[in-house]
Amino acid sequence: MMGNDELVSECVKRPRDRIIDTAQLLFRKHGIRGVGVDAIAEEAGTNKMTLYRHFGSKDELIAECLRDTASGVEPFWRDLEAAHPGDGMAQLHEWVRAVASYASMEGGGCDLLTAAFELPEPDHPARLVVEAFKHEQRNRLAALCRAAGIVEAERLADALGLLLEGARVNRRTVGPDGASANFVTIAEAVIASFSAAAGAQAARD
Amino acid sequence: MMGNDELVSECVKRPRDRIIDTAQLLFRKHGIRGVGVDAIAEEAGTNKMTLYRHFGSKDELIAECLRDTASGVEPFWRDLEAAHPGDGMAQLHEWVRAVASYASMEGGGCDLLTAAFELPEPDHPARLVVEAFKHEQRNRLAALCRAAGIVEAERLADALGLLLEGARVNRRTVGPDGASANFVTIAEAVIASFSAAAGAQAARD
DNA sequence: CGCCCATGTTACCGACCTGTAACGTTTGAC
DNA sequence: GTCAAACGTTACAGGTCGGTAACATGGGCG
Repeated sequence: MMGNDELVSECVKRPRDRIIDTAQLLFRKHGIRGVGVDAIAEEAGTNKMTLYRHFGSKDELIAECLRDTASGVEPFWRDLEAAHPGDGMAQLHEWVRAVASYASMEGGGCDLLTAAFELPEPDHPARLVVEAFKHEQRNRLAALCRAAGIVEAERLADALGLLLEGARVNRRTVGPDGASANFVTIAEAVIASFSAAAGAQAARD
Repeated sequence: MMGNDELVSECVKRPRDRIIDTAQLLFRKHGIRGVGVDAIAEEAGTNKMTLYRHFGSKDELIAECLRDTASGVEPFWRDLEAAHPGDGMAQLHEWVRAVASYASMEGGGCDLLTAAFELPEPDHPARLVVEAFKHEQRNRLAALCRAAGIVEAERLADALGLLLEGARVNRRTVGPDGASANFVTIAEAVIASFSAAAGAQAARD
């Protein structure tokens, strides 16, 4: 009696993957606490028991969804390196362009932030995923700034990181026509200012 | 049989105010969806019926809490004007210092962001409050930048706004030792860069 | 006093939630 | 074909949720 095809395009995958995909979708639409495991299982074309056999609990399913989302940025960093090999500054500008287009997408990169806001318990398994991911991204961006020859690389990385997270949350709160629409312009200006600071310092030496 | 004093310091107020204060507290601690109206009423030293008689529904209570939180920033802007009357640039630097110290407090200014993340329904009454508030803050900050003589005032205002919201969400996700710790330094650098741009343009003329 | 309005109390409804038990059914590997 | 693992189905437990009804109680004010 196979053939339950509520999500036809997904039905080729195995139940475990369908559940994760569906859960990410429904979490985005209704909030993590706003959707039950039963609804997830049904929408994924399976049932609650299979869900629990795979993930054990809803909290673990949430954490697994975030791990999946987080792992999705790996090709992003690879493309960055491949697009401008050896040219750190070009990669930095490409980073701005890429994250802006990614953040403009449906739910682009907001899953981890949403989880952090929706799950206040400090020892929730999902929180560990978020913290580790955010740390890693911060370090990667700092390395990119260093490779671009920025003197205060860590500071610029933090500035860009705050701008990006601010753009995400701004878009989430007031929609796509708010301050987040100027993210690229602002980020470029900040990069230029940090580069000019290096130039000025070099000129003084 | 008056005198239920679970929150002694609050019990002088009327039930309506106690409910709002308690709700804000519990919403911050457990999330909006993580606490029930019954728990709020009990913690406020009253009961569910009076809560519903005052607010009609949980959603309206949420909106009312956000309105209360939003109205709390009024003295903040007054103090800004009073601290450095007529000196827009000094007020801008004071803004950076003040919002940083405010955002470092317990739950400082995160209530509206949390609500926006926890309540995805686009027509939720709380969302209207958040959007209106964010718009107003954006305009006020832009006016402040204009008064400070910044040429691209709107752009700087958006930059500072994104940095602030980014700092809030960063603190919420990775704690107080993340990139948000550098908010003041970064904001000052961005302000300096926008001021220098004005100076350079003036020099070119 | 008598009245009224805000509040307190209790009980309840229907819906939904996470999680489990027991038992069929399919599938794929050997 | 066999057998075991993965999967589907149904039913249920125990709890919490938002929201309402009916009634008791109080204090303030004319």
